[in-house]
Amino acid sequence: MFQPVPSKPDFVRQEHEILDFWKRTRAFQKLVELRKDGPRWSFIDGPITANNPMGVHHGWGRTYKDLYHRFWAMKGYQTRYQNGFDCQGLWVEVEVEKELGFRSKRDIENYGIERFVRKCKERVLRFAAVQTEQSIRLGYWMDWNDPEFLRDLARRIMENPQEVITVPGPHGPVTDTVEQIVGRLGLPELGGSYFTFSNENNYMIWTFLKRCWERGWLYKGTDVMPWCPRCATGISQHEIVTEGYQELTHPGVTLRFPLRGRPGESLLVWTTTPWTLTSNVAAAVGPDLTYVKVRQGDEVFYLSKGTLSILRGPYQVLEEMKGRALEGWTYDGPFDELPAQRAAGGPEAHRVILWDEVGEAEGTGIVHIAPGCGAEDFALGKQYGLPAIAPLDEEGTFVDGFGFLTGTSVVGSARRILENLQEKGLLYRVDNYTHRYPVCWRCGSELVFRLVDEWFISMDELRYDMMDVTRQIRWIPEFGLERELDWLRNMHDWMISKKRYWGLALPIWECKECGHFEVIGDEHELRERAVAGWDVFEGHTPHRPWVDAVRIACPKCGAEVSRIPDVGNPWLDAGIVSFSTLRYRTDREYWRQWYPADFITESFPGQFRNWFYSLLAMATVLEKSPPFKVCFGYATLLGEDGREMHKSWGNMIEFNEAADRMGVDVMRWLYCRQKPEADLLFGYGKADEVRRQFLLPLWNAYVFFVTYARLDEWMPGSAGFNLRYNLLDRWIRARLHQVVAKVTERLDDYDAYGATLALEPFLDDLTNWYIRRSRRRFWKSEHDEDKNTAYATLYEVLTTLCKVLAPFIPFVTEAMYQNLVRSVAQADSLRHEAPESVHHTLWPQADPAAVDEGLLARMDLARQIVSVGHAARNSANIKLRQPLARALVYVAQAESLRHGALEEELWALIQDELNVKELVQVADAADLVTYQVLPNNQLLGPRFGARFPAVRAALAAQDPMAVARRVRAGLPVHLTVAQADGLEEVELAPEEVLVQEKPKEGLAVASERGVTVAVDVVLTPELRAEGLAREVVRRVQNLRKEAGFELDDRIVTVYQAEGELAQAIGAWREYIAAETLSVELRAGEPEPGMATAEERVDGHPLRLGVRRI
RNA sequence: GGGCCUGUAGCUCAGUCGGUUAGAGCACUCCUCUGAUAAGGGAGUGGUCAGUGGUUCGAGUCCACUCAGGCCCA
Repeated sequence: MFQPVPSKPDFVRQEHEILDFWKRTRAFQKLVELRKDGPRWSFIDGPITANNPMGVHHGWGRTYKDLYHRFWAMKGYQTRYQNGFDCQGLWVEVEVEKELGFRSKRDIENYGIERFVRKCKERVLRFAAVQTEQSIRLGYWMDWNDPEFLRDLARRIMENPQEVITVPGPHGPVTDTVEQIVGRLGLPELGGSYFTFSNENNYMIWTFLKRCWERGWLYKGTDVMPWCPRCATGISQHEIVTEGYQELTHPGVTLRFPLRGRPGESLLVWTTTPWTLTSNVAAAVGPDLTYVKVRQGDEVFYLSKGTLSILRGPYQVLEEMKGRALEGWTYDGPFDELPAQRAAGGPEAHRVILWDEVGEAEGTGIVHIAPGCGAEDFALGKQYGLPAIAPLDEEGTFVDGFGFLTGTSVVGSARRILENLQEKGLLYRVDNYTHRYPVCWRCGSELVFRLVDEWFISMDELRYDMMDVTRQIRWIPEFGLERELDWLRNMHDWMISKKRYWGLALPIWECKECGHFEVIGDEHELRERAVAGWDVFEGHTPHRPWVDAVRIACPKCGAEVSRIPDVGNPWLDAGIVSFSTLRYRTDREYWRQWYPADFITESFPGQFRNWFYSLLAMATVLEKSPPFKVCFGYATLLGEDGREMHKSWGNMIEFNEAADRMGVDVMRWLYCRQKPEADLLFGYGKADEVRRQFLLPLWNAYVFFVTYARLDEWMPGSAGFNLRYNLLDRWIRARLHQVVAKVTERLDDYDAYGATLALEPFLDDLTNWYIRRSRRRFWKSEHDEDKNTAYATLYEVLTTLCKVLAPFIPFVTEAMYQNLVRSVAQADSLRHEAPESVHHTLWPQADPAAVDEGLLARMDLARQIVSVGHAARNSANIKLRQPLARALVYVAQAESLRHGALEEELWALIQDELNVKELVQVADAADLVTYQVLPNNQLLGPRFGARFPAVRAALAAQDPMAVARRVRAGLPVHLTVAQADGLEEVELAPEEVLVQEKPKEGLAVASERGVTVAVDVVLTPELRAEGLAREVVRRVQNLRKEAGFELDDRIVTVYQAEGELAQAIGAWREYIAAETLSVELRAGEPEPGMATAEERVDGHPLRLGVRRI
């Protein structure tokens, strides 16, 4: 028999119980085993950065990932279930620096790179453990490592990385040093999540980079890069992203560049970065912009005409000229006294150059050019052969040759520079200027621009191949394709180097003697090529500092060559995973089976230029093929107030807190019911809505079923009755199979949202129509064919719904399944049909034969009639409990035709629902309604075209009643239409005219979409008595409930009432007794110990007493 | 400055192929139902479909432009 079910469930506690159940029964491992011979569905996980606990925004994506894994598994597919952790790169370094209280790279070097790198590994392992636990809590079924195992490795890697340990693996124990076990995580012999710091991941990137080098795409470039002075590293174009810009206020400095050979005359130049003035080389003007020569006091200035408002005080325009007229003029720079300026030849170079990009939106129309301090400046300097002066070292300190600035930081240098300019008399004015300025995306420091050597992959050829590959992929939503192509069209060469410590060791060995460089393709090649330092490196993972020890011989000059100290861009790490995790280097057959991924998904802001991009780049280089077939993107998770979540704004919700306050089924449904391309507003209000409108009704339907099935000891397949589906049964089964088909179709198309749009109305139909209308079938005392059919139908619906919902809300469906299916399937004969977990079951097949479209349409009409009938009753202010004599129903012809005639059973249902003694369908609603005739635009529009408005007007002028009669009788309508070119005789076919009814003014009539219902509001004494009797029943029922009686308790009821009420009770005695399970119903004083109530029924006092027998 | 997306009720959002009177949830007001329901049902209040112009017999829907917001790029 079914187990009793609490009507007020604690979903969160239940989720924890289910987690225990899954763990205890090894439910996930069993699923993998069950599907091991199935067809393959390949998923590649976009790695989550294992650097902090995961947030509720991760929950969104992980819900999709789990949903589709479960769906395909239920369809019989095997999948790889491999989660990924992103491990290397600046973001981890920054957090470790914070942990250790470091402020600069020098602190790291003093601490020791070796220990620092281990600290980074330790942090990653620690947070991988945390994220693993959180993911499990979400119900995300993956091949997870034991979090305690990861924590143990984290401890050991700090204590003694060379300790030899033995750990269990899927194919037997593995013995190695702690460092190497960590380096082998996620590989076939250890299983579990992949970690991008793994040996395989790193060496696979080496292979990729070597391929790029062989094709001549890898190069060292000198460029001016955005640079973070705190992190002391360049920031690539990929990284200056959403949070890469901030609104900042800087001094907007206007200053004089005195012109040589023109005494008293100066260019007016404007900048927001005073420190770059130290390295000024030229001044640029727009060739076609109009410039003016103005006198102010005894000075003469040049600036563009459109920026004259920058001048302070009166001025006189002396002359106008085009920018090209200024070309070649020479001037004295603001810092020509600095040795660095002189050494670089700055003073000799100072002149006016032309640049098309100069505008007048800000400044003076004359742009100060410092090729060592800005990317565009650098390009321009190259074009004009100007020297580039680089004033800053890695940490943003002025280098030698910059006088009073040397040895000081660029941060906060503006004040000293402005003072210096003031002393020299060059400063014209200073204003606050607010603009979007790039900042370091990890530490928030303002970026500067530095002239540096970095390593790049050229996009010249690659971008077009990548675009071809991109077009072969299905992007959901579709605009993803355009986004990705747009990025590919515009992106610069890919900067892959970073002057840091923790990350991919770029496999580039550059000869200091002759400048030649070699790229090493893997660990085997390195061993062969090594001429020194292999013994130092051997046994270590390919990270700094160990790999730095290895030297090779320069093939060009024979010199001993070291690796460049740079580490790699972290998107290399994530981009290689469609090769590294699929054994590309070691088991090509396996790789072929699983590549490309059928599906990937990530939040799309950002990923077009990051993970999607790097996956595409690497697959294009290595195989020139798409690494994934479908890319599903979703938007951004915001707080419920529509703003980004921030701790300081009070709208932040931690994952763990959300999980244990909302419950993760609620969270998961909330995620799935979101249109993915729209930002998700996440919060407790919305969660409560989901709980109340979806999860609770689902649970209530289940509670209802179990409650009565237990009373009746009903079991599936039991009873020995035939099934005879009544109308409601056939209807709900039609709906069920319709919905199963729809959900299957939507999930096949990776449209979880579309699936929820089908499921939510179905649940509503089930609870608010099928169950509500079927209640009496479960209540009645006979155990007959009809009752059995009702149970069987509801059982089929609930168990099927369980399966269809299982991928979305895996916990509550498991709880339901265990009770509905497992608890009654202990007999061996049923075992094979009842796997141990709902997640082991196969996806239900929709039965097209069950989907009776006609019935669905007729039920819609019936429900509409009910709805209109309710509205009619409502307008007369008559309670539904009060029976009425009759209702008149009129259904317009068009509606009847569309739906078909309603069967007797349906009319009975409507009659019962409206609580009327008689239901009369009227053929002519003339007494109920007035008519309105309208042209059928869809037919007449195309027929008459531009002549249509006149036809419409002519029709409107007719007597609606007369037209309606003709149309109703199937006769054409003749019109005389006044067109611009004279009168036109027109004949309209009946179907070309639409007849609508509107209820006549007055009480108790309502009308909607062709359906009109009128109710007879005259109350006879008999009807009144029946209404009162029903009131009494309800009061007794309430009393039973308050007294805590069981559903099937028999009772004794006594009452005290007078007059009309007493008569009504007398007249309806048997009815009241039967409804309330009263074996005795009599007038009298309540006995001592009875539960009692004092009521007023329609103004009459009523005293009740009840007791169990 | 360029690309992509969005703009519909107080809030959050649906709205199919251009076609009759633009819908839902939340919130608010009133009513109602209830032995599955901490629920449910009905009614009411609430709309310049961002704006302008165009195409069309007909535009929330298609086109152009403008405005506002978001994302991406410069």
